[in-house]
Amino acid sequence: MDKKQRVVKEAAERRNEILDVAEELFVSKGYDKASTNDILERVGIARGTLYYHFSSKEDILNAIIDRINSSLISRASTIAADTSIPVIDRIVMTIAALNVDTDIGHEIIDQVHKPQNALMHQKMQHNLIEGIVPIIVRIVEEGNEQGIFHIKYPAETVEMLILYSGTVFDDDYDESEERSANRIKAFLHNTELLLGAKEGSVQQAMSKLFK
Amino acid sequence: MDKKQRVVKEAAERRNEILDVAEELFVSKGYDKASTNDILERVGIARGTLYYHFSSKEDILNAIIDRINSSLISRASTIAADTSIPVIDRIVMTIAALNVDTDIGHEIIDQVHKPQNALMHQKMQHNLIEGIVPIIVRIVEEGNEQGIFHIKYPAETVEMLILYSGTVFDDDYDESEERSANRIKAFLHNTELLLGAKEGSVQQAMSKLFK
DNA sequence: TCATATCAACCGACAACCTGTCGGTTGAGT
DNA sequence: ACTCAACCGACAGGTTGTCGGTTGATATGA
Repeated sequence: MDKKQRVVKEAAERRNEILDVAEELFVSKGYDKASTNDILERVGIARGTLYYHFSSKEDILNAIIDRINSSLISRASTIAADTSIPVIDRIVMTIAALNVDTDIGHEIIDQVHKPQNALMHQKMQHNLIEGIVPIIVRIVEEGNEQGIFHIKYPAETVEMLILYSGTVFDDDYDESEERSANRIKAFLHNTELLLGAKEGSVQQAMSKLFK
Repeated sequence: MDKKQRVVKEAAERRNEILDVAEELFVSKGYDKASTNDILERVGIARGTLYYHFSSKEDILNAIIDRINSSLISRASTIAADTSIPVIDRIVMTIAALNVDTDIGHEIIDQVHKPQNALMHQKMQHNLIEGIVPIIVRIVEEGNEQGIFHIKYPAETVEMLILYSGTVFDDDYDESEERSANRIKAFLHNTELLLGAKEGSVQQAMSKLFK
């Protein structure tokens, strides 16, 4: 009785509906385990409709990643552009924006780091690094000019930091509270070393922001 | 005429046959695209036989990764244990053993870094880091005692280095020759910073080994 | 030495999924 | 009354994992 009620919507709206549901499912069950049938059922559309809007399951995954990443990058850009914030603080804030819980999507990122969705994780990371590194490099070079950093290979170094920051803020499985805190301390310390910043300067910015 | 010749082998032998073929296929076609039927056909066994030896396709993947990783770790351990080699050289050699072409398996590692086999890549990396970090940490602490390193958070720092070394030696897609060389220079420079080693000392060890 | 029992290794049909295709339908806007 | 974007669902062809049954090397024992 409650079946086959055909509902027509604008393409953009339907696309987003599908992405919302798919994101939920990919994240909770993993990309492989979540079937297109699951998606169809939850959205309440037929097989043909799904493939009218997307060319393949992987196409859906890519669209989801684009969506999340452009949201992250746009947030990061906003922070990075605010030259009223001191350089060190700005870097900390920008990196934090990528990793720490935020209004939307923090659950997503948490979940994505699980072993199941390796493909999603890798694609996000690659895509994200490409977008974020240039933004942070610009801040770092600003710091170089101001004489508070002394860094020889900005792009490579930033890449290294971003890459590791992803690992640091994964409070994945096991891992004691103490161990996790240690990783953060080590990360901040090493960031100072790599940027050639004054000892304690990054730690200070960090604790100023999260007290 | 050349069909259904039933051949019986010892379990261990059959297992390895399957792993050899599966490794070949997973690497060349990617884990998802390579079907169990492909494996059956090439090994020349029936479906039931495959599932007699392995409980699932993913089980096969895990077995392959174990095989590769324990080979890598054993090679690394051998180098790490040779205290006649100076500390810096030993670290460079150990890390090189994980990344640079070696007798067996260099093609595998190259291929594994492709977008297709994300699962395999992630599993290998996680598994490998867990095994290799303690080995290198021990060398680093030796360096600390000898006063040639000054490092506060050995485990975390080594983890960071290993993680990035994987990226550096991926001569993945595009990427100019010059850019790639730059990444290596940056990596060596940053390694010195993080370990608190004398400037140029790591570079020197590197060029000594690969001249 | 020859029958017989056992069991590790093997077989292949089959169930229950999966993704992507395609010809056809619907109805809102012109 | 026409057009076409959005939608439908049956279907082809592929996938993984299961299961009852077979085979033959080796052990047993008469």
